[in-house]
Amino acid sequence: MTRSTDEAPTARANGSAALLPRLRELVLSGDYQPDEPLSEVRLADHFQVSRTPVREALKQLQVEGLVEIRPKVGTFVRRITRREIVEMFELKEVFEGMAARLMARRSPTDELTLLDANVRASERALSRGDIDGYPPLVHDFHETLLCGADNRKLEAHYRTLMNQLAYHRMIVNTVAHPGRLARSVDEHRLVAELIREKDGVGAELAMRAHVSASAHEAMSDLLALRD
Amino acid sequence: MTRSTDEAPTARANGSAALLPRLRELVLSGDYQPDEPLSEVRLADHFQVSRTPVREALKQLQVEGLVEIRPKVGTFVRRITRREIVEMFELKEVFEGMAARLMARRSPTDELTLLDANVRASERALSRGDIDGYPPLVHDFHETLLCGADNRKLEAHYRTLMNQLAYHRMIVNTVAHPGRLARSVDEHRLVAELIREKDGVGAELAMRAHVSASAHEAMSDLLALRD
DNA sequence: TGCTAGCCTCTAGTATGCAACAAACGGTGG
DNA sequence: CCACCGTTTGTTGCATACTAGAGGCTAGCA
Repeated sequence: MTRSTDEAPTARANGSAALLPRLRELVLSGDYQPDEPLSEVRLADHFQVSRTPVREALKQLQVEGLVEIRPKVGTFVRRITRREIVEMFELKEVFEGMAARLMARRSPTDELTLLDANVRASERALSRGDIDGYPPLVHDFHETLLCGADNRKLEAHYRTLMNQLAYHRMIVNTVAHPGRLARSVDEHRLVAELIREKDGVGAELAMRAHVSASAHEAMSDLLALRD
Repeated sequence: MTRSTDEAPTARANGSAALLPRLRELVLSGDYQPDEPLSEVRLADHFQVSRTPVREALKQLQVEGLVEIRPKVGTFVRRITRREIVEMFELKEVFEGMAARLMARRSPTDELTLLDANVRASERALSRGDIDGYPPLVHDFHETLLCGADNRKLEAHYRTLMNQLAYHRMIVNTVAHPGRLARSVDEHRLVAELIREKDGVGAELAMRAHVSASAHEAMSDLLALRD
């Protein structure tokens, strides 16, 4: 547990604007167990700021669903239930399906090019058996879609969701499942094709199927790990 | 402009837990013009609390997208662009479509009964020509769907969205459009039927069509009113 | 020995003070 | 008359002091 060393109180550059992401990372890192208390004074001390900015950040994290503030008692790392994870994956499916549909409708040349390149890079990674190289490509794929959808509100909701899901920590496991990587690339390719064909409905459905499959893989990992 | 009277500093019951909704209502009420500054001290004075809780509430409203905080300058009522409204309606469509699909899958008896009753009440309101009685029924319809979907995360995202859209202020106008009320009731009835038939895909599509139609009506109002 | 009551220490919630910063205003010089 | 610069006023950002509630712990009693 490196809690006290790596999150060094690096001279507050701009005051405390960077405090929220640092605190979020701290919670997400898993250094803190669920239900572990996060004392405002302790955090303030640790980050070398006063309670005020810490409070603000914690309040924000509560909105994001990462911590729970029990009035007059304390702030605690939230225990994410399996039910919540299922619910979040259902939302993820809808969000990304929507992004695919919107991008198919717009058919923005830049993002289409990126998507194409991404799929080809994924194919190369697959043929090389490059497990470690794939997760970033997955991330870029979804990011390109979101960008191509060109809907800021969707983007905001999506990012909020993903912050809470800590999805990037799950995906590293799922790509190691036998055959999953190949299937994932196939699904990406299909989505990209349907978007290029401006088949919004098809792209949405394909994307949903992809997210659903990916979610199933991730959930199967959780079955083993949690509780 | 009743700004100073109706938002009376009603004895802070529990401190300032009720402050956020009151502040939100104040911003949404339209008493403040876009880009109008919201001074922390003034608001604190007005609500008979100190700056601290006001600050927290404003920060939350920024997350919700209702105000903009320019660092070291001030907090201002955000001007919602037409683009944002379009984006939010697109999101509303998928949220409510998702709710319909999930409810169809679960088929919860209580909510099905409520939905049925709601549709019948709407039909009565329609036959009576009761324009004023319909908006609450619309609200209940969507609320029942959301409840029947039984997905807390969806609910949270939906409520965030609707807070920002201030949808209930739009709908009162659209039901006055000739023929819209009848069509709206028809659409509700269709959605309810498809849900009862456990046709998730159908319910989702029907719901999307309904939201889309409703959005078009609302946007056509905005064309006349804004800018 | 077990239970209860009261205190004591912890927490968050709130108020306030102070400093830094931004912007508007007025005066002065060209 | 206009442009520029200093001052002044208003604002937020942060720190700190104070309040009050919650929960644990200990001591005293049955």
